[in-house]
Amino acid sequence: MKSKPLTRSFFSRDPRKVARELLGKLIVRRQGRATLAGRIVEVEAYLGQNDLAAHAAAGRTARNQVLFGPPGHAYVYFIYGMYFCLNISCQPEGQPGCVLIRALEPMSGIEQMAEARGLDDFDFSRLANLRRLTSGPGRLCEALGITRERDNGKDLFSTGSDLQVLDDGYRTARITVSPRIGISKSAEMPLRYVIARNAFIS
DNA sequence: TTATAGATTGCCT
DNA sequence: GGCAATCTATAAT
Repeated sequence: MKSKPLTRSFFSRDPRKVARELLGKLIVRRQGRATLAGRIVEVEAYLGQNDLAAHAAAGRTARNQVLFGPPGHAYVYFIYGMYFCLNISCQPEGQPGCVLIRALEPMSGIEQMAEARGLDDFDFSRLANLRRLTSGPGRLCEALGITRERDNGKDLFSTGSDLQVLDDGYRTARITVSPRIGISKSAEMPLRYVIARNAFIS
């Protein structure tokens, strides 16, 4: 099956539904001549006012305005003084919500990803080394060159966007749901979705 | 104006 | 398993 973009209406829904269905889709980054791509294997849903871990919980601010905008836009924020995290906005305009992309299985552009991660001396036929490229929200942003300056607010559906989500027909056999990682508020909510037993989960 | 926690990672013991 | 690195949004003064 030929890869095709998702529709904007795919993202104009409850983040929990979007998160579950994003598993197995491809994140594609166009980087000059190179095309970097990875399959989504781990995501988390972030909701609105009832989700205290969500950036949107305290209402609209300068930082989180993308979450309140139209669906299908990149929300990129800076965390711990050194990493970026990639989210995709969900819900119709005016309603907050997003899905955090937490881990990818590298599909193409391994060399470029390795260079961006500063790991270009490794043997990537070894799974443990391949995992270091995109297994984690900070890692995958570094591998794909995703930054707040370059990508925050970007419309993934604008023509010729250098950041896209494609469906290549892959179907996940089984999905595991669990609490989200690294948060303290609303920590018990089961909003983390992974492809069961996938080797690239963070 | 100052303080602090944070949707992480990598290196140390 | 523990913790430092390093910046900033937001809370507290």
